[in-house]
Amino acid sequence: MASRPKATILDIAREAGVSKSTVSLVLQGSDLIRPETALKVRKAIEDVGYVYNRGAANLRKAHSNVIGMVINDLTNPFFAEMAVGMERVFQSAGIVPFIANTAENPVRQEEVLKSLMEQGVAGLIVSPARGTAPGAFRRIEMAGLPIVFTMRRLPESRIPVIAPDNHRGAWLATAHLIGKGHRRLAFFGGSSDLVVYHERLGGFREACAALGIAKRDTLVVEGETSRKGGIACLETALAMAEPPTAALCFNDAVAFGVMLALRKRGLEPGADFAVVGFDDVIEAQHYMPALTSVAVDSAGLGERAAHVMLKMIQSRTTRAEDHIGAVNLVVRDSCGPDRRAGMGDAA
Amino acid sequence: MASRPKATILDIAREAGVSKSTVSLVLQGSDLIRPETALKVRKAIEDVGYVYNRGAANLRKAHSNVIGMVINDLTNPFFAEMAVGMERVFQSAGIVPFIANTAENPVRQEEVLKSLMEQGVAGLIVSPARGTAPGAFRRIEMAGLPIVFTMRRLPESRIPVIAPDNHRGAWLATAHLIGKGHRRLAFFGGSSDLVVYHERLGGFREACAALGIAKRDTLVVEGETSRKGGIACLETALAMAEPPTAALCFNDAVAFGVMLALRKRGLEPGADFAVVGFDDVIEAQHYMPALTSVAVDSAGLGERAAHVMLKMIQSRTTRAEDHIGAVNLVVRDSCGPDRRAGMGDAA
DNA sequence: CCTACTAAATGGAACGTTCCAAAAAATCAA
DNA sequence: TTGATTTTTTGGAACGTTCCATTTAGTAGG
Repeated sequence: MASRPKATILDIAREAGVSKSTVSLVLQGSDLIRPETALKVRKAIEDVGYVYNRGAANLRKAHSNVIGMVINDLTNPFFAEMAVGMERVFQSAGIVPFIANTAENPVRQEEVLKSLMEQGVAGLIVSPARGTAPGAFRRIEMAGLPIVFTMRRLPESRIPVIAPDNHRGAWLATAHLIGKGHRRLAFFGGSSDLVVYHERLGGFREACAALGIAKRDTLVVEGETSRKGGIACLETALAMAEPPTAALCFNDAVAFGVMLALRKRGLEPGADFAVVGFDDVIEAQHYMPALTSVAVDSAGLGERAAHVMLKMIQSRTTRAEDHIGAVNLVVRDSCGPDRRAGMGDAA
Repeated sequence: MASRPKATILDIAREAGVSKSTVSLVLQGSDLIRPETALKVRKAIEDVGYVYNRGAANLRKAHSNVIGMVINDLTNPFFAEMAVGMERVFQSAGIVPFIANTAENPVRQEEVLKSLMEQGVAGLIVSPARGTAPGAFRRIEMAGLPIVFTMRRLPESRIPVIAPDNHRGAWLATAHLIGKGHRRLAFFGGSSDLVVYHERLGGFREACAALGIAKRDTLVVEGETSRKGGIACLETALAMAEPPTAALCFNDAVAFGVMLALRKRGLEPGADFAVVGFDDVIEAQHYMPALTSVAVDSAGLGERAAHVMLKMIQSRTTRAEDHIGAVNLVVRDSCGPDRRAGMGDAA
């Protein structure tokens, strides 16, 4: 019973006593068909258990209604939130997004992209894996397939990017730390092969420079963008001669790691060492102490990306503008008691 | 430049000076083709920027190499971990899994399934949305498409299920709580329209009965399976005349919520109220206090599900056995000081 | 040089749709 | 009733692959 020869449009045509063309029209919801006929056809479809073969259809009309979403790390809640945002807008456009994970692996990414293209997707939303080769998307561009990057950009590509204002976010966070009276600051986590890294680090550096922190009083420690990475960063920092008293972390995962490591050393995050995160994932507000973090509105970015994609598909273009999403600093407890009054925060 | 008419197998045939059949053979890696010819063809493919049209191919050979993975809540880290496990095994089989999210919405699930089927997937791995109608998968079964459920099962379906041993997990956790000396126990979160709920609750009940806790000393509070749900559950419980002193939570998210709510009331999780979670997501070990939880090996379940699917596809059957994954209780700090010695835990 | 092979390459039908041009049916005016 | 019009329906040629049945080229034995 496993494999009855699956029904085609012709089978239901026979069943309903009409021509295949009529069935096709019904399937497309055309109003050229007399309602009663349409009804008859729909009944036949139901009876036979017909499933539409989109592959065959695409052969003729050449554009599907699926768009691919390629994500570098599905286990990062940040991306899940973003994905949910996208889905919201695609759903109302009758489009089903298929998500594929690259696990931060460029080779895997290659495979995934190939498969998605072969499947005939209408467009691609990609958060590129770390270490993606500069030319990795040339084929896709050549094919004229709409594509937008989210979160990350590639060094020298003209593919539109939807991302938060990393520079400003880092600036804000750094200014907050300095406003709290800290004079030796660190930047923890991330690695320099990511453009985002340079953006965030740049914001940090500029804020330091602008607010009178000498470069020799800043410390930059690269590391994995995970809890583990955060732990390692803190260890490194505290081993210095004159350790920093506060850190801006590349993302929240790193910040969580830092707080963990502080606790393990008997230090209290907030009181003994200030830490601020980036992304403001949901856990941030539930941590002990609650994490001060730069909120980037992940779901909003997802929606934005989806809209841009929709527009590109409609106008059959492959060009689009970058979108830099607003950020804002959510102050919680991880930078010590709230002495906000009288601080340089207002600006 | 957006839309050059995309190259087909014929274009590269012309380019390489061979027939389309030859190109097709090369594409399939057949060894009927002389190596030099194959090389020539491959070069042409590269030059022209050809992308394989799997839809057209499937029209002839009728089975793709994509399998669909339908998940009810992408934002639950648990599922992300499971997805990663699956991907590992599919990858080595040359299969690309496409993930789609239903956001716990049966209507959305319907759409997603339809789309996946139309796309001609080779199989489906599904964690059904809450409230899925009993007949929702009949079409798919009728079509003879291999399908397996993960984590959740539907009331009266014969579709194979890969899930952890919920009953035993709950039993273990409950016994642990009782061993710690608690005599008034609660079960928090989840809702009775899920089969899993009954399995876990059943384990809880049986353990209570077996270890001498009267039914009137147990409290069951249904609720959302999220932090928010956990908070609500605790509020309800503490409003009782004789509130419980410990709770088994439907999952870790609920447990996190409970701990949060305890703190908010000035109660210390572990010391003043014991809580144990279910699933053992990564955060569990990083929480303050670290959460005692029932580990279900999510990645392992994912791998298992993928293997079963692979086997079904190979043997072109639609039948398979259920797989109940082993669980084990990971004891941390959320049930008070470690008094393990002399406890009823060994059994 | 011919025959009998084997190895390599090829034409053409088929897969399940869409869509155009055209046929058939229904409606309306006279 | 007869055309003229409009509304419905329909056959058939694509679309880009695969695969079977052939053809063609290549090799060896005599």
